[in-house]
Amino acid sequence: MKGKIKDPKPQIDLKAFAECGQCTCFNLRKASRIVTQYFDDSMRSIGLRGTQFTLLASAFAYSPITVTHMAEIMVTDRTTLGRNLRPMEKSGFIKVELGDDRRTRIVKLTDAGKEKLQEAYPLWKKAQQDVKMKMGSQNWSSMISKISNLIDQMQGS
Amino acid sequence: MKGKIKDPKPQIDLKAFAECGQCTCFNLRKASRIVTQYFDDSMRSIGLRGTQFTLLASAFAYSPITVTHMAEIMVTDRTTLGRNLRPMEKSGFIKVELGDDRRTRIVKLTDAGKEKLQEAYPLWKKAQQDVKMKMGSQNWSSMISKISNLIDQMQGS
DNA sequence: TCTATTTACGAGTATATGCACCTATTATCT
DNA sequence: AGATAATAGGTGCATATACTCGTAAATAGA
Repeated sequence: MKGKIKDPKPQIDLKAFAECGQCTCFNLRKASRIVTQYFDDSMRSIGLRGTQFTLLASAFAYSPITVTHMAEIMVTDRTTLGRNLRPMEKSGFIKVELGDDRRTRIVKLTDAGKEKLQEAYPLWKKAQQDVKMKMGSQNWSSMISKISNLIDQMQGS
Repeated sequence: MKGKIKDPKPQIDLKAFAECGQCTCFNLRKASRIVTQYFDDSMRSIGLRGTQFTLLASAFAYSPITVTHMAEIMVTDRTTLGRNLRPMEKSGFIKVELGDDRRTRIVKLTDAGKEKLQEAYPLWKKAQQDVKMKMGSQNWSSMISKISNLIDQMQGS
């Protein structure tokens, strides 16, 4: 009984999806997935993920720092960062200690963490260069610059 | 006993982190997070997430389609897509049926799903325009084009 | 046709992500 | 000082993501 008069079928224009294929969220997530996989693959031999490398690198840069402050810098939810640190703590790469302000938890990169970061660095470097190469250096620079701008603008709102 | 001669402390150059701050993976994920939150916020009033809007829009575009084929198009892991479809099935927006080839599962957008998509569309559209506006149309177009190029290059490897 | 291989999928496990709600601690106000 | 507000974190819940391993069905090869 298709095509009945009373049938209130949605009238979605086919053109709508062409538009949705340009969705900023969808495309960023898609790119994130494929690039994350590439970085994960690059570091799998030493048991680190791309996100975990970032965690160690950030801890190296900012340590000692509170969880909330680090989360702000990384543009992550506080609770997400707290949980993401857990595997790194279990591996002994990061310590999370009570701060003087006893509400806070202080993130510190351990010596083992520094060594792991050093071990990972050349693998990260290669992956980073590979991606840059695949895109072309100009395109890559332009993309990164636009993405940074996007992040700034979204935070500014 | 710091500074012992035998101490093989990692010699990480401080410049290394400045480099890591440009990590393609980190920056893409950071942008994904913040943009995803914006799209999620935009659709929270109707109980959809940005990712779920994408799911419905893709199902609308490609339905009927097998899970694996849809995953390929969306550049997602097959098992991820299968699981992500579950909440949409529970909500009645999508049906997953047995295919003629009985190994396959066929994804179909239901009438309720079409209605939901139609309801979500203006909210999506606004979020999309907001982001475009924040970045500036030129910058946005350039970024999307670079990201598409990145995805193509990463898949081509 | 019977076997070996390929294909499509699901379940288990682990991490990544963020919201709502709760607790503990500090800072502020009267 | 005591009451109130603000701040830092944690837990529960739900979704997002992908790898490994296992099963069922279709296909290719002998």
